[in-house]
Amino acid sequence: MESVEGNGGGRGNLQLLVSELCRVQELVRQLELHLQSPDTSVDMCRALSAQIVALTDRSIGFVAAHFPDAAPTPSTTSSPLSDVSDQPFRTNTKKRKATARWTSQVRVSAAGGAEGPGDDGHSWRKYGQKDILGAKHPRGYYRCTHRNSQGCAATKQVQRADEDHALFDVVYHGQHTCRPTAGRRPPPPPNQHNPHAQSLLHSLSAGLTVDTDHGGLHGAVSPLTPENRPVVARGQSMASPVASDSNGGLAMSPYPVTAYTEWLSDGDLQEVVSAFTAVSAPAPAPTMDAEFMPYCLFDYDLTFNVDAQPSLFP
DNA sequence: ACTATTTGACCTAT
DNA sequence: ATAGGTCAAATAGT
Repeated sequence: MESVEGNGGGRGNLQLLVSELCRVQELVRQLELHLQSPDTSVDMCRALSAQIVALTDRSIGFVAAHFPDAAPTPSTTSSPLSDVSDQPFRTNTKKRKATARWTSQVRVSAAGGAEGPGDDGHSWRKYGQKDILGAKHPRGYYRCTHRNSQGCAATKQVQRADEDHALFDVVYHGQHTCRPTAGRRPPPPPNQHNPHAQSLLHSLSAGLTVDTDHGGLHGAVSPLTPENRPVVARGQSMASPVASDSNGGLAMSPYPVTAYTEWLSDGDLQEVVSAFTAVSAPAPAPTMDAEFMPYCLFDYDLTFNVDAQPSLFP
């Protein structure tokens, strides 16, 4: 696999970096506009802020990877949204592991100090728990309830955050290939009441595009192979009322999360982008090569549920 | 009876 | 050798 290390193709990557920073700048401007709008929700601003953080994190990680000497000190890069304990997700300066994988992590809060992060639109069955070195709380391992009946390979890991008992880090692996059962509805799309928010999200998604020459990224999401195809993103989520389920009767749903994803192989890239392009408008922005783009993608399967909300981005 | 959870053992990658 | 991830028998809940 191609390594992200070194500064090969530096000029082209720098152009990409500049365009990315311009995008960040644009997002900041949009945030300012929305802050002045009376009908902009806090959630919207928070989501936008998280996106900005994710984009800047990606840029920082990119710089760190290509220009190690210029890597900023941690104190200059921390932010309320990115400054969490699980630093491995912050930048991608470490050597890639031999096993190509990407993961998707969201941070969710438990409503009312609940025992778990609550309903995310899918039914899960716990199959293990482990004490993690250096972590105060054990990590729970869940697989999709329909693993046997429908061969759904999706799994997730849930771990209570060290620094805040109300927060859970949830890492999703793979995507659901199962059909949701009646009565269990995926989380609603965010801010439907706010047209500004929708247009903004639209622009956000349209701004993140991928060079589809890297590995045939067209077509529908292909079924996952039996082996794990983890997904990593990071984000923040808030509780909101939604139908409870068997998971302790918790009542909450994900709120549009942020996300930056990193993937390490074209195969995984294909999986992510397939889901991504399913909701994205045709890409107007400059495309990014697979060496840079991978640091960030919205994980719409987690946040907006692609299958259930096909009309979110017409 | 069936399904979900718990938990120690086992497997695998580092 | 160790940590993380999964299996599967035992147990609990409906």
